[in-house]
Amino acid sequence: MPKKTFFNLSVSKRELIEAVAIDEFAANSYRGASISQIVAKAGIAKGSFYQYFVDKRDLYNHILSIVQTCKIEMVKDMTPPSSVMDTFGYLRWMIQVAVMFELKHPKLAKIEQDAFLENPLANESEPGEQEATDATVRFRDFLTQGIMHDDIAPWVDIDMAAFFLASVYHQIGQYLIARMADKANAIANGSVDIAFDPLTQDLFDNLMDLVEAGIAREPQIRKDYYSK
Amino acid sequence: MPKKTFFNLSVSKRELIEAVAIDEFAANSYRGASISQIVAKAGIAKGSFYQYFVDKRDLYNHILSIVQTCKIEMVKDMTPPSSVMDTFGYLRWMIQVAVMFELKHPKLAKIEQDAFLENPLANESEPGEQEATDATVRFRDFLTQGIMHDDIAPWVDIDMAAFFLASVYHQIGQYLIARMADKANAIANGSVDIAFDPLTQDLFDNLMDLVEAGIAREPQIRKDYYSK
Amino acid sequence: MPKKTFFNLSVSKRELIEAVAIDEFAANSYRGASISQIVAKAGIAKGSFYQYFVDKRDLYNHILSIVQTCKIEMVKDMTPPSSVMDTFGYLRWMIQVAVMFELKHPKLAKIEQDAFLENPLANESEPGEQEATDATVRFRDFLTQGIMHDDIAPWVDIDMAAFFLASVYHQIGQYLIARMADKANAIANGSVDIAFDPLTQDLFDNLMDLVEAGIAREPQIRKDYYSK
Amino acid sequence: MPKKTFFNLSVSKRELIEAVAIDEFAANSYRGASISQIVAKAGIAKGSFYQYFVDKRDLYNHILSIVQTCKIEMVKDMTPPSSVMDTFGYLRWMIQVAVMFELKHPKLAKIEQDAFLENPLANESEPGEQEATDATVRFRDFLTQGIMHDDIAPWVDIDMAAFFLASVYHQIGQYLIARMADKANAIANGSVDIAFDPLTQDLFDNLMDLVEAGIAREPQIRKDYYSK
DNA sequence: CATGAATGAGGGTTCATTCAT
DNA sequence: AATGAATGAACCCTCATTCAT
Repeated sequence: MPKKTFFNLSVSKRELIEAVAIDEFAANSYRGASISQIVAKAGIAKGSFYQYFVDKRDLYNHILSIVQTCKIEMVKDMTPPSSVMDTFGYLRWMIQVAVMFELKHPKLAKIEQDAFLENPLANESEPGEQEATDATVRFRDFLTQGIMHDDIAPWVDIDMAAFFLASVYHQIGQYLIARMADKANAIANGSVDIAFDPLTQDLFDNLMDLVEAGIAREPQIRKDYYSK
Repeated sequence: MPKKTFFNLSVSKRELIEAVAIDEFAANSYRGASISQIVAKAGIAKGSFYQYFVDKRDLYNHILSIVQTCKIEMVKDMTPPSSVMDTFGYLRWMIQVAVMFELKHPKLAKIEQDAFLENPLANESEPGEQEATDATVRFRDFLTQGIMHDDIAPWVDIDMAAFFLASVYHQIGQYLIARMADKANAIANGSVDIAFDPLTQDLFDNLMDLVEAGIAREPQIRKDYYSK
Repeated sequence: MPKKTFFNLSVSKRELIEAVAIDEFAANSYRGASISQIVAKAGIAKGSFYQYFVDKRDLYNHILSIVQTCKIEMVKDMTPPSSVMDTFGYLRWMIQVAVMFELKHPKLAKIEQDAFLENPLANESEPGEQEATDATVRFRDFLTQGIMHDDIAPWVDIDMAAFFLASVYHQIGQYLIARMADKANAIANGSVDIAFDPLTQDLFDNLMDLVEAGIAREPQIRKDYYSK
Repeated sequence: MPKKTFFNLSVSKRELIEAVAIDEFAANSYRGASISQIVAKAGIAKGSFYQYFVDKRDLYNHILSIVQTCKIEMVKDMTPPSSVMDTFGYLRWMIQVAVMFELKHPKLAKIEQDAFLENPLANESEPGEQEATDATVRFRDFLTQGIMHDDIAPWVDIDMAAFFLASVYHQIGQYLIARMADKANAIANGSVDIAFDPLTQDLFDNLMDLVEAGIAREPQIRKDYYSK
């Protein structure tokens, strides 16, 4: 955790440092990121840096928490009109959030992904810290709920399925954006709403079908589901 | 591509260098790997290294090609008893190969995964080099074939599905091995055959069901599938 | 000399700062001691430090004077029952005090030793400051008195002998404590009186004999040897 | 131990580096010595340094071994005319060597003293390395021999006496040189032989008497001796 | 008088790469 | 073809000290 001196800084300075750090970590991952570069770009003295943070890892953890906070706030902003959401609606919405996050904050998304891949089996949040926000954990909860609501098959190995979903969740954003290339800017700046652009929704439908119903050909099932 | 001086080396020396490089890249990723460490462990002169490879990246690319070669050879060795395999049998077999690869060559698997994540959208093989062997490409072929054989729904977005499968394919090995912890050694050294261990196959079944039929509850479908 | 602002501080705060500084100097010597560590542990502001002391050396000198004061007070407390003490009784008592000091205030002893070794020929006390309290000076006085009392041979080079005694005096404490290992705690907390523990006194006797009578065997032997 | 690359260097370069390091360690002790200063003064690149030595401590140990080697060689050169030397003759000669060492190689002597004081109870030489050369060990041997030859009183606690002698031995050189100030240069460059300068020998006599016979007044003995 | 942010030189160490032999 | 010494920029981090508030 950054030292309190960091939080005593003026907001503008603090945010400058954070922005510079985000650039650096996004571009070079943890290992490749350079404190020297960061302080140079932020226009602060080397010594000052170490009065704000105990070390490089401390800054990194701070940035990671910003990533989570930012994502959570985005989730709040994206709360769907209908608060009653069925199981798969919720799943689609989560993926949608992931894509929006990647779209609006590509650097933060990159950092998050790096962190996930650093050790994908570990829970990112420290024990005792606020709500567990790690995706794998959330998916585990989601699956448990889904089984209780009879939306998800009881034979599903929850632990594995959660890992499976998390893997897709952490990677698919990048892909979808590449596919939506021309639309990406429009969506990111809000001039197009991701939830209502038909072509984008087509892509989503297709992905969700993969996840929901699998790729096996079961026409009757699919039809039922989509005609609901 | 390594200089020709490298290929003039005795096989044993060449393989030593490669083995050391594999250790290093697996343990520290590209960025963290150290040429100094590699030459020290391989017992060659610093100068010699730069007579074999143009630079660090050159060596890395070479190791990457070894990874692919090794995987392909493993695939050949694992040709299933029945050469006629249906679409999903093939898919299960690919995942099985991925797990075996992770099990038998964890370092190569780690390197492969790192490379995939470095830029998951790029084709790993250099243009002009041998056939594209990247997983995404293979999955694209697989899906195309599957649709032609009427095993896969024609509405599936092949490009996205290939990326989707590749993501799972690259990550799931690590997870499955963690789950199979106690069995891992036995399988790796051949005293247990991954294709016949019932508990392991259960895990696989569960995963394949996620991939094949999705997680939606459609009991009648599933029953049909399993009674096949 | 600390600035007067330091002496305006509350006693508790002043003593806290001193205690922290003693820890630091004892553990790391002058050079290795860190102002940053000291202010952190003392819970004072960096700036405040430089309002109390002109610089690091200033603090160090202050601590040194504390060491001397503390030792002098211990000397007073240890005044032996019989105020009439012969020359060698006095010497033994001084060594005893040195050991007790090492035992009861190991950190102060460490600091004192460091300072002595930094330049053993210099008089520790600043010119103009209170009485010279340095051990070498005290030994010089002791020797002068001893000669006057006819206890010490007049041919002794007082200056050199004082240096000789000071050397032993500054180092022997550590050694004796190592030898008395199991007794050390008991003596330090007062449950064993160093002046009455027979085994400890044996060690002392042996040392004092070295110092008093030398290591040569018996006078007549000496004669033979020297008359050769 | 320095890397072999160091020993492949030209003698002149190697000795330059050693000389510079000796200057630095003598002037600043281990902790205060700066690798940056050393490489700057030696005119080599920072990186080169770390190709010669594994780290700062490695260089320091190397310098320490030079100190010992140098001292041993000096001992050989100073072999006294009569190879048959009695116990106390040997002791006097050891002290004489220590003084000569301090005189001829004041920097090495400073380094040795620092090392001794860093932890005076430890044996400097690594187990398994060549002969134990540490002074305390040599004194222990000396005392054991002395007792066997009936020159030293059997009641002497050998362990403590060895520590006692080592303390004096390590400190007294500095003092004697300060006393001999005007003679020092003449002795160091050989124009005056330390073994035959009467005033210097007086000082030695006085010291040796302290050590040998103690400071106790034994008029008859001393009288005889001094009237020789 | 207290504060604590700011400083930048310096600490030891590792890096990928070059080049004369 | 092989060597391995040389390089110096870059790494993360700590230092004693200053100064505006």
